[in-house]
Amino acid sequence: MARKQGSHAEITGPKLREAALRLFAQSGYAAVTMRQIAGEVGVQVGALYNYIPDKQTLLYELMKSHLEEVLDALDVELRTGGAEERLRRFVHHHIHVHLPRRDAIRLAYDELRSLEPQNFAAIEKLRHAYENHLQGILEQGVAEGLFRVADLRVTTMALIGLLTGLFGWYRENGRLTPVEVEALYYDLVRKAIAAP
Amino acid sequence: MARKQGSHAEITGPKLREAALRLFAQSGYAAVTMRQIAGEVGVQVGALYNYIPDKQTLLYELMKSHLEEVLDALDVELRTGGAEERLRRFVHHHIHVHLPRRDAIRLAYDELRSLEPQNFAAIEKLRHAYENHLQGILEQGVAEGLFRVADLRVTTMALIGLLTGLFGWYRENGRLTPVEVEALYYDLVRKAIAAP
DNA sequence: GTCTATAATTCGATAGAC
DNA sequence: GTCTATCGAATTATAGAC
Repeated sequence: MARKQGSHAEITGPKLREAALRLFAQSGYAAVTMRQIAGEVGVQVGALYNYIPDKQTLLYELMKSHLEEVLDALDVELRTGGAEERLRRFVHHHIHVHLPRRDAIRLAYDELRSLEPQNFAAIEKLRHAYENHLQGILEQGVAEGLFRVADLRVTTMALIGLLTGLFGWYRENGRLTPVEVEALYYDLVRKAIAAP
Repeated sequence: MARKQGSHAEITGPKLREAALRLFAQSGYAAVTMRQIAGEVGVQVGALYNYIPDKQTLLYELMKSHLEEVLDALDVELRTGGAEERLRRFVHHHIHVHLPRRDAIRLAYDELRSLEPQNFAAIEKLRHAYENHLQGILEQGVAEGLFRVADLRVTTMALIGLLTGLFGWYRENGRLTPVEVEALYYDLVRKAIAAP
């Protein structure tokens, strides 16, 4: 079964998305050229347009598929349990899902400004759904008398910031394993909202 | 005292820096063109180069002057006091200095990747000095028996992330005043590191 | 100090051969 | 499906008139 020379449809698509994700996260959407991406994939720039309509849609699809994937997993993970257990699973999920996907989460937070209005609105909705998972856990914990939260919205956003800041400094081959970092971060979160 | 038509040296310089700071923070360094900046200033693009050697140096000088300004103020503010009081002043300073300068802090965190290697190294050094202020306060608090910190470095970075995340969501004319937000954030920080 | 004009490059995206 | 070639537009930065 002969194949036309230079035809690699099955691998070029995924390689394109991987290269774009990595380069966008590294240098920023606006600073990355389609020629750079093509170079990483190993094709000429024209070939990329067999897989994407344009650069903006490429960015949008990368952010959308990542957020949907993470949200789906989170939905399953948080389906049952008390506030304490669900909080622990949220922190675990957040750290362990994102650590091997640092590029994706950097995109989700840094490149919102690179999205055209319509795409921006769709992505913001997904991000909001993610935050609402944590907010729901805090509400549950307050109702159970386990947590003390002075302001639900502020605490939610503050804890999201705490947990997400990790991906700005953590190094894979550093002093601490992901499991150790998770334990340290969970401890900080748990104490910050502990009921007296 | 006649002035040449179109000559406004005293105001074009500051207006250039203000416009660049705002646009860089809003859209990202790579996405902003010199013509956009010139348009905001109210001159043609060629006139900008009477004040800056190039775009990269403009970015570097904006980040450098902001960080130096903030660090100088912090040095003074943290010169004396116990760990609890110094922590309170750090949180106060961080929030109240940066809230009216959201553009500057977004630049300092988001546009490191847009700096050329030499400029990057210089800015990283300043950022590190800022983190070390907080780390010193935590060390002091542990020595005083006030704080319990499982891992000094991780806790420092986690709290920096918590405090800096604020600038990603806080809206000036929102539900809460800066003073109220500061109190809520300080409470979270204080509880997260409270000694038992 | 600011303007107009332009040099030299590079960008995203497309057309047509294979 | 990939390639080469290219279009039209936009980019940073500079030169020289005023």
